[in-house]
Amino acid sequence: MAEAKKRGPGRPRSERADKAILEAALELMSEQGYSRMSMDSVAARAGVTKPTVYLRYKGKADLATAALAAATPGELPAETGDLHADLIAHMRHLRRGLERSAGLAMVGNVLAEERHTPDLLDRFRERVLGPRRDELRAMLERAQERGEVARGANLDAALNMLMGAYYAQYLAGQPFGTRWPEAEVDVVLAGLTGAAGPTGDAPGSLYGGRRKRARSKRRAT
Amino acid sequence: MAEAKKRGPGRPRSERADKAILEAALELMSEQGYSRMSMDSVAARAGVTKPTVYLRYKGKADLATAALAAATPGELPAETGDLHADLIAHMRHLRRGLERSAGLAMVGNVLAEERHTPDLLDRFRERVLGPRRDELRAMLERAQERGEVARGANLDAALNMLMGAYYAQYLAGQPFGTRWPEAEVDVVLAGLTGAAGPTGDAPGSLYGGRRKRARSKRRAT
Amino acid sequence: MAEAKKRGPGRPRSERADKAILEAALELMSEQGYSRMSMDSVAARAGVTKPTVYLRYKGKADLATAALAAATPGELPAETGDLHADLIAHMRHLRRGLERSAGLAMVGNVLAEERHTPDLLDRFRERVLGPRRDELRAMLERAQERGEVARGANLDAALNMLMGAYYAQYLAGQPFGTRWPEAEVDVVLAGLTGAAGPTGDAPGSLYGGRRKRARSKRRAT
Amino acid sequence: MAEAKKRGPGRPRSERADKAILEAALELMSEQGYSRMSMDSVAARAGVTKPTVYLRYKGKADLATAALAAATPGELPAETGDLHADLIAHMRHLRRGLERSAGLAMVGNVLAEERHTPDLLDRFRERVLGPRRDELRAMLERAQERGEVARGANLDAALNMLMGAYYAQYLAGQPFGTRWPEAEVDVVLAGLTGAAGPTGDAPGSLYGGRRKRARSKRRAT
DNA sequence: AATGAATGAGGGTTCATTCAT
DNA sequence: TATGAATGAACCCTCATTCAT
Repeated sequence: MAEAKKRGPGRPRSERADKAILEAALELMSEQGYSRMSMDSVAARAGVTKPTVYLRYKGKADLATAALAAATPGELPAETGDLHADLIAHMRHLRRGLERSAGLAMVGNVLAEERHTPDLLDRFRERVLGPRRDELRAMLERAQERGEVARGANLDAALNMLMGAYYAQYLAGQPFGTRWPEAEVDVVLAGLTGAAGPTGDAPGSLYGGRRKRARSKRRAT
Repeated sequence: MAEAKKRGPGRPRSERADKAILEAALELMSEQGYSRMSMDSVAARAGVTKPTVYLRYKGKADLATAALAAATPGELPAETGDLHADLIAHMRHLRRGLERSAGLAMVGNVLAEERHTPDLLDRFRERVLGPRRDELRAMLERAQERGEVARGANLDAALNMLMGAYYAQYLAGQPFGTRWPEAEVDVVLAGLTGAAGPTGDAPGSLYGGRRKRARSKRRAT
Repeated sequence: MAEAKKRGPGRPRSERADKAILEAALELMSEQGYSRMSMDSVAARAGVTKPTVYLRYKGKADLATAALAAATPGELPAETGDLHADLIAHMRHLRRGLERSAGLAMVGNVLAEERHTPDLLDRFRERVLGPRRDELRAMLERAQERGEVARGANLDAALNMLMGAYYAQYLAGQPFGTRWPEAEVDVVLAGLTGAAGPTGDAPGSLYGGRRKRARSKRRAT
Repeated sequence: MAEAKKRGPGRPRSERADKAILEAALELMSEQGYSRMSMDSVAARAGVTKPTVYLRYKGKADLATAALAAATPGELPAETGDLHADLIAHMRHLRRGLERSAGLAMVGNVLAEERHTPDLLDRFRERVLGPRRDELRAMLERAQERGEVARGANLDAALNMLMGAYYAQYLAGQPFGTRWPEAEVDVVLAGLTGAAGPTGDAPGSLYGGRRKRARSKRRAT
């Protein structure tokens, strides 16, 4: 079976255009928002004409969802087996992912268009949010099997918190410190009533690293 | 009749119109999104004409900003002094507030417009998100003074989680069960590694009285 | 009751624009056809902008039907009471009317658009064809009362012929001679089997004037 | 196998495609109108691609013209030698022909395009209207030779009426009764002033046998 | 000869904004 | 102050046509 690179008849579709269109759409949607991402501007930025876009996508909504679906996630950080460290690494990864593609702008767009173009949100869930959530969940389940997470713990609730913390912090309009992930992970792991937080953090400090717990488990796997 | 309001010469602006315009704008923005909220539709719904709107606001962005700034918060639930119960009540309150005004649609709009009309997000923070966050923070601080929350606990991290959990759950596309707030509050208070879920109240636990956890096994899509 | 020329508040609608738009639409529709009558071209020819057109008409079909409805018929020729002469005068009138407004082009347009924009044909019937037909019918009925038309005669059939003859001749691609109406009217009045036609007309001649009949009735009224 | 058709070098054109293209064009033109008959839709319905169409025709107008030229007429009814019966049969035949191909839509199209694509009307005359007219004329001439039609009668005027009656009735928006052709033929043969309707056959009448006239009292709209 | 991709040029419609009354 | 009319600028989409394979 020679991999003969089957090619149908007719002029082949330009792969450069394929890629350029999706990239242009993604960029414009995050830079300008869905409603300002005009088909004209996408075509222009991609260096093609409008019909070339319409040949590939049935309309604006179709293009936008395809662009969302094509957003490629970064590499997942390797898991060490220490839940605390792994969660922090994962939080950083999430944040990088969001920032790389003007993340909250995109979240905003899919939410803003929910009534008018529900596909956008559906696709975003399917291709962007869902996978992240699944990765995180798998990590928590593995930790649960290792005993680092209580058997009866509500993983979904924890997932919401881990993923939602970024949104909330961003919406609050406050800057993310470098140790921000630690602070969030600490709360999820230990709660507010359990082990006390780090000593000496000024009130209002957003990230207080304290790591008594979980640290001791580091080499578990 | 202490009609003390100073009045310049000429016909005074109709206060009914003032209010109607802001309400119409707020409704339309949450129903249709910022970009689909046309000045025409605002004027029509408010029962005035477009120049009447432009007389009051410099443009669409200005109107939208003003509408957000005029958003009135709902009534806060009375505090009982039991942190667990109060947090749950507050979460329900947050959720109601968001749902009342097609909440995440509005969050989506201000985020989607962030680059183009940053004022929108600013006002939304100021008038909608900030107050909520402050209320919640005050509640936590009072609990901290009562000893229900560890002294060094990172309240901001906890705030992010409480508020972010809603966003994350919504974005995951999953329904909110009736006991959803309990599940989230449990994790924030006790953490994943501490007392395992609702049955494992720490000694001296300050909040008792809720038992059945919604032990959801749904996966994120 | 002083005719006070009531004028509502606000800027009055430009009557020049009203008229110019309808004229432009009518001209373009007969010159270029409905499908080539672009809203752009109508606005341009009328010397206004497109929204000015849309302020008055909901869309292209609406504009076109309004233009048809506004087509003003010429003055009807005075009736003499001699059916033969009156019919001929009326046929000339019909023909002038059609030619003045590029008539068959318009007929063509409403027929061509029948499936897509049935309103066009409806309006055309209502405002253009119907009135003509009614006038002609009334004339025949009066002649019937005078005894110039047989009691049991099928007037509708005759109407079809009188009005249809023009279409058929036009579609045949043959020129209309000056005495064309006479030829048609003669057939309708006398039929092919009745009184013989004029003597000496070359075969293929389109209009042979023969006037034996009806002539004698000329001063009847 | 007398495949005598000379063939140049290279791949011969598909004859199936030839036919399919013309049929598709004709169908679409009568269904949708000339302006809505897109080359895309023709190609799609014919099961070929657009360049395959352009290989055969220089453009849309050329294709439409060719399609009209290829229109095949239906079978003529056999002539009985009785003019009245034959005319009625012919009228029914005309009507069927027009209805089979959404006839007046096509008439409308060629008229609407007359200025822009005069060839359309030319071809339509040549291939569709002309032959019908010729058939009808020949029939009248034969009747004239048999003495059923007056010698000096203006046959062209009669032709216009017979063919035009259909257009006029259609444009009036009234339904065609089953005995509609009889009514029209009666008038053409006997006129309005001669024998009054079907009961008044002139002495020596050559056509007997139809009695009940549709004595329609409907008014034109 | 046929295919599928690409193009340039509108077409209808709507919007935010300003003008004239 | 408020009105209704008018504007310029897009925006989404489609079409007739040509290119590259």
